[in-house]
Amino acid sequence: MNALTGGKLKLIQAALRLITETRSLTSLGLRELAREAGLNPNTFYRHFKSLDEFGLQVLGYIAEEMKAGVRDLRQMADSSEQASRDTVAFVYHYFLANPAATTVAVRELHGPSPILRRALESQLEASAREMAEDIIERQLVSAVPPETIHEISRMTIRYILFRAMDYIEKPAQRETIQTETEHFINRQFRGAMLDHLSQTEVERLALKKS
Amino acid sequence: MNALTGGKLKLIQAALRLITETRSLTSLGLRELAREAGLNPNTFYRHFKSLDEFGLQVLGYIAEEMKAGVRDLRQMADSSEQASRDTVAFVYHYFLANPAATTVAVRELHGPSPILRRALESQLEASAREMAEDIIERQLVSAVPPETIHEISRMTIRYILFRAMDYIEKPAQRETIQTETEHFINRQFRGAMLDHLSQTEVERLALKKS
DNA sequence: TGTACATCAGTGAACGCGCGTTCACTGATGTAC
DNA sequence: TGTACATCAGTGAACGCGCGTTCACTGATGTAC
Repeated sequence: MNALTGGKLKLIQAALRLITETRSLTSLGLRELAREAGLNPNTFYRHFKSLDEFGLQVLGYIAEEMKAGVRDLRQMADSSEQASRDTVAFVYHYFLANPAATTVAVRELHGPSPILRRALESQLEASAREMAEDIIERQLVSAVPPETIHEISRMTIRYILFRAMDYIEKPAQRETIQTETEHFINRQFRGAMLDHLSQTEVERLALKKS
Repeated sequence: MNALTGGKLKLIQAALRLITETRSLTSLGLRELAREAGLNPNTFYRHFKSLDEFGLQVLGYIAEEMKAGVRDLRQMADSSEQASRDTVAFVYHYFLANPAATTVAVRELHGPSPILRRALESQLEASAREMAEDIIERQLVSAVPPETIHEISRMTIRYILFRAMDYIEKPAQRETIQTETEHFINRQFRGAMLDHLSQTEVERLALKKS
């Protein structure tokens, strides 16, 4: 699947290794990468024209990794009924298994390089679209219009990505993060079901049933 | 209010100037700062022991700026009835007026320096607590338990901070961002009002009223 | 099947440059008596 | 009010170091005929 030859792959993997420990993609140096990869600094130029191009390739590499993850997720989701709970658990486990990729994504999404930012944004957008279409197809929240489902999906993807950082770094909080994420998603969709009601109408409903 | 003397202030302001244009706090160099501030590189050591300490001081400077903003916000909110809409507009305008501070906050919250990360986290936590207590005091959503209000406030603060970056950078999207933020907040609270209901009960409500 | 040539990953030495840091010094402001 | 001393922001020169980049070279693999 990854048609990457020796040295190139070595450099990309070196980057992922270095990033996990308090670094960001943009801050990595050419010599540093070569050192970590066990190669001559020069070899870098055999594979990449510049550090910017390198960054994009790393992102591409991560994107492929993530796509595989999403594919697995789809398979699993089909065989399950209580979609949201299981999906959340699965996604966080996936991020936990790919800490470097997760860190890169979070850091560079608002990082200093506009090129990397754009690239990541469009990838998140794609994931959100996939999520939304999946929800629509399976009619999980039929009372909410498609455009709103897309909007909520976008929010959710971002929310999960950022929480994933804490999930990785703070094992003690993992359960809490999972629960809060479920709350987040449920409340968004439930709230959206009531979009057409006025504030007072909603309050009446809430009180009547409590 | 800011008891900062000449050179020190100059260096901090130089940092804010440099950061806005595709840089992050952690990536700034000592000589670069001195150059931008119009000072000898050496002068840096008269005010800061290290670049790490400098970063913390910049954060402190920003924190003071933000506190003043929150104070203004409180004053305004008291004189207004339709809290959420006006508050959102005000907050984004505030971020727009302080782009450098906003950028620093967003970049370093998930950035490479653990020290800065902790500092920012606890400041966001404080803001969220303030927001939650304000909502509770003014009984804006009395049907939702306090702990849930705190949880939603934390989510909202983070959501707004990240969207603020887009708000600053993409003028064409400002209206959309404001609207989506209002949706976000309303849906969270409305959804939370239905926390105690089952999925089927909620669906029944939504259909009945549509 | 053998020969000639091109391509390509990788090497090692050398370059100029900007970096963080140290040193000894200046000149202004504050403080003690 | 004047004098002596301490404190403090700021300067300029110099250091060693790691950086990105360039050059000429090697040796293995692929390709043409």
